[in-house]
Amino acid sequence: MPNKEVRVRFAPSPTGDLHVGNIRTALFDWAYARHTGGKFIFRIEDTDRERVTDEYINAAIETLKWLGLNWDEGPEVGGPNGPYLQSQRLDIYKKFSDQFIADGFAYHCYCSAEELEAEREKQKAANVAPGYSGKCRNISPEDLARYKSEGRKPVVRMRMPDGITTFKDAIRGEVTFDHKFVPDFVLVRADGSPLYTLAVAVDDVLMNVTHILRGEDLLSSTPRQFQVYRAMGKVEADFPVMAHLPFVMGTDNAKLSKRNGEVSIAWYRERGFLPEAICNYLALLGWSPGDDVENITMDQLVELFTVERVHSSPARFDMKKLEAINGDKIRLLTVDDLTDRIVPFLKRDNVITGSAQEIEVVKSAVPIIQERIATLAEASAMLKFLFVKNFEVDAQEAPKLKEAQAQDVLKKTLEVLEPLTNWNHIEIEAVLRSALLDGLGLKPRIAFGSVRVAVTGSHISPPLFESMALLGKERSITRLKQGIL
RNA sequence: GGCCCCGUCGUCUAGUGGCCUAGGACUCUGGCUUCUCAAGCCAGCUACGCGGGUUCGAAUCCCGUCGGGGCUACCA
Repeated sequence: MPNKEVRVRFAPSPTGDLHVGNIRTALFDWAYARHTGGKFIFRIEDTDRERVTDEYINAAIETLKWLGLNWDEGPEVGGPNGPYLQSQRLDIYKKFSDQFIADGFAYHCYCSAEELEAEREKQKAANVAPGYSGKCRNISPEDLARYKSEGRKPVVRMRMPDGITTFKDAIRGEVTFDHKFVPDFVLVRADGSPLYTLAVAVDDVLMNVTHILRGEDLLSSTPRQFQVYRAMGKVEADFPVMAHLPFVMGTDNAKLSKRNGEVSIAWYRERGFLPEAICNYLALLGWSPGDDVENITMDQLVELFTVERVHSSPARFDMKKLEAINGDKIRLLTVDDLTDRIVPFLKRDNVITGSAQEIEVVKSAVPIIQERIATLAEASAMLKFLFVKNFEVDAQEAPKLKEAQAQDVLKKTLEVLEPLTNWNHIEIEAVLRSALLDGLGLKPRIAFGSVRVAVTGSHISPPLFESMALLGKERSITRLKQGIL
């Protein structure tokens, strides 16, 4: 018999921008599906309508696309098990919750929020495991009549039978939960809307999900999901394989949040991080290919990824390492590719308007900045001098240019460059070395430093001679003159 | 509090009883190179949480302990 097709799903609840933790999960889900030749399902868990917005849903879709994590079933592409937005599957959940009640797996619970709160307080005071008492499991006709006359609307609560749940987590090994500590749980709110506890399990069964790779925060909800599977008539052997991924933590060892580092993928995109760099870095958080290999392509990730090599311990997110990998990826790009990726940033930062002519200039400048930027956004500051209309030296640098020695350098430079007919970086360098180093007897960093500031406006720039060649003779000369008092 | 998960350099990791006086990467420090900044090259710092076992031998197995984290919702 052929192996059953692997089907994994990424099922975020978009209550905000997707963050690095979500994406790490999505990446592993995707990589596992692709590695096994299975299907990658993208499902939106928007049952909490108080917190999920359309804006966040669309952002999540865009983010996955941008990262290249293409899905086989889900929003936009559809599929045989749709719809893939839980808010469009309400009738399905209703059908199952009704059935669970009819079959005795679940029951109506009329306890009010206040009563439940009081119960918890009492349990806490008595140092007992908190949880629903099961009071409404067998509700008396009198109580029922009273609740109804009071106008109380019931929730649907799942009955958690005595016993234990044991399963082999693909990452953590055998995990056991005693149902003593797993109280009856709510499936449907009093307003009739389904909860995650119901929807996630129903959909995983209906969508034939075979492997669930998700965050470890969901580990302790596994026995509840299993109970829903049973209520749906599934036997243990057909339950999906569970694999609980370790957390991605902030540098301060707290769960990643705005406070301890930027977490939204959109933030990294705006800053000029490459999707393949983000994926490569995130893949290294909780997983590694071994053999001291780190820099891998998406294809290699697919080829090498196995759940067996995923860790069970949490990882800290390190921006420095991400930057290093981003720089490595940038250096690997072709000039054309890097140009295409830089142009949008230059436009955004008003360095260029985007004309074909400007883009040609950018393309010719890309080789000299490729090894000195770690993010695409850094290109703006680096290339600004080539496009700026009203050139001015940085206020910080200006005073140094007025010193006598700098003035001598500028004058000499102007003198030897003006007659130059072959305006290329080799000629420029030869002439300047001869005039400033041999002629004026200056050290290179002193001499070229002044020219650099006068021509590019900053003491940090791409290589000087190449920069001047790119700038052109006319503008270079103008700027030198501008620097001379 | 209860239940559960986790514990190798500052960080990510390699490591599944001898190849480990613990390897790689990032960071940091120093040096080389150099027209600045980078990149590159070389060197250095720094780790098996602690305590018991098991074994000829433990980072690797067992127990305890300490520490960190998650869950404990009509959130997911």
